[in-house]
Amino acid sequence: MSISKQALQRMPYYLQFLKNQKALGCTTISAPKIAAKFNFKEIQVRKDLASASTVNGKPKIGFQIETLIKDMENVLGYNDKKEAILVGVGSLGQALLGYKGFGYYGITIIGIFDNDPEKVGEVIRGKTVKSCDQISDFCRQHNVHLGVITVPEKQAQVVCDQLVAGNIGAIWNFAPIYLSVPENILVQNENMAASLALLSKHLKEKNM
Amino acid sequence: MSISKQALQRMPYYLQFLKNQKALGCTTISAPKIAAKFNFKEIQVRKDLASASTVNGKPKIGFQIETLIKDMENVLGYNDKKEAILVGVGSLGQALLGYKGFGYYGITIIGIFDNDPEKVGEVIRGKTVKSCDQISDFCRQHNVHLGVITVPEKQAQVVCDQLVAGNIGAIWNFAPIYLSVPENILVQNENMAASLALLSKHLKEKNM
DNA sequence: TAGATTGTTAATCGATTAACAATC
DNA sequence: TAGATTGTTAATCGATTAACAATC
Repeated sequence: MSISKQALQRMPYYLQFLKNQKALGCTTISAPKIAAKFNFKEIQVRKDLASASTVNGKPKIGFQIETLIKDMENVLGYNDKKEAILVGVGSLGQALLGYKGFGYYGITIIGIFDNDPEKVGEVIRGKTVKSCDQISDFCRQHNVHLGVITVPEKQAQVVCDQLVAGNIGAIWNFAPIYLSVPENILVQNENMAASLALLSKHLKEKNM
Repeated sequence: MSISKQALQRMPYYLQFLKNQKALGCTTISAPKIAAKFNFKEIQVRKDLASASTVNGKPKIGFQIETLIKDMENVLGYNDKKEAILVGVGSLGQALLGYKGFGYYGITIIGIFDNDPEKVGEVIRGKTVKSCDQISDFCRQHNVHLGVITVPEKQAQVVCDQLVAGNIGAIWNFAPIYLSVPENILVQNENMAASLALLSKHLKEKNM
């Protein structure tokens, strides 16, 4: 069954809860229980679970937590090993490098790059910073398909082009700018301005 | 006119482009031009502009860039001064503190907090780190309505509760966890797991 | 059996897109 | 005038929600 974009984005929350429940010793879980936890509608969770689970739920019982966890991890791609590179080892880039989450999501950062000549050669968390010139060669050689961009706004498009030249498949963009890419490449923007827009609007509506 | 959530999230991109165009000396802009830049549908941009602009566009010409910029900044709330606190001065928190964007978005960080006794008292970018015990008092005293959470997963809910106790209006959450809050408080999740889920799916579909 | 929870089918809702007349 | 771009009205699309029979 195909899973909607929105449903997919709710999965990590479900997964986290399932793991908690499993740790507490539970073996089964029902849609209404999950819905209560997150203040979602029961029917929404029911649909989401149905779309992720490989087996049918059992009326009155729900789903086996263990199987459901595996199914969700699969849907989310955590079991596919993905190699990535990170470009821009400023404060945000370094914060991300320290983020243990990557491994859990199946992502390994196998190369780090920066434009700043002073940073090239530096060793950060066991990895040597390479010059951005080498991005596309590196990507092709190591068959990297995911690129993380944490450079400043002005450099982002250039870096993006280098990744594209390296035959990258998807880009996770933290630079506050719109990136132009060929059609078949996905750019996922970690768009702080957009998030702030929603927060702002909320505060304004509450007259805060 | 009311603006949809999705449209609101596209505004920062438009705004950025408008400023660029203005810097290049342009005085007017049309929906088709913006659409071309971002590879959006013309009609979508047209609707978005109509929903943000205080004046009607002129057929064959479009909109005055200057007025449109002001209208969008208003819609996005960049002109409302908002004071915020940031909790968790680990690597991510510090990266955010160095983010010059805040000012532009109308946000001033007026207090920083951390649970780690070793960090309390430390001065980071001119601000002294306070203990988390003081969060709710501080928020009430200074009438803070926006809280940024950059603590590890395990501490996030406790911090969140302290913010709620301090009468916060909205929370920008970078911790990879779902936060339970009263109904009238907005939690905007900077949800890396969700973003990664979309990236993963894309790579999987391309067999990468 | 009775009741909780499931899956399915249909209705609603919001956002996007299409079609087109109005106008500078 | 001719053509580009606008605003408006209607159609489509995808996601959410409602209703309900099936079942453990």
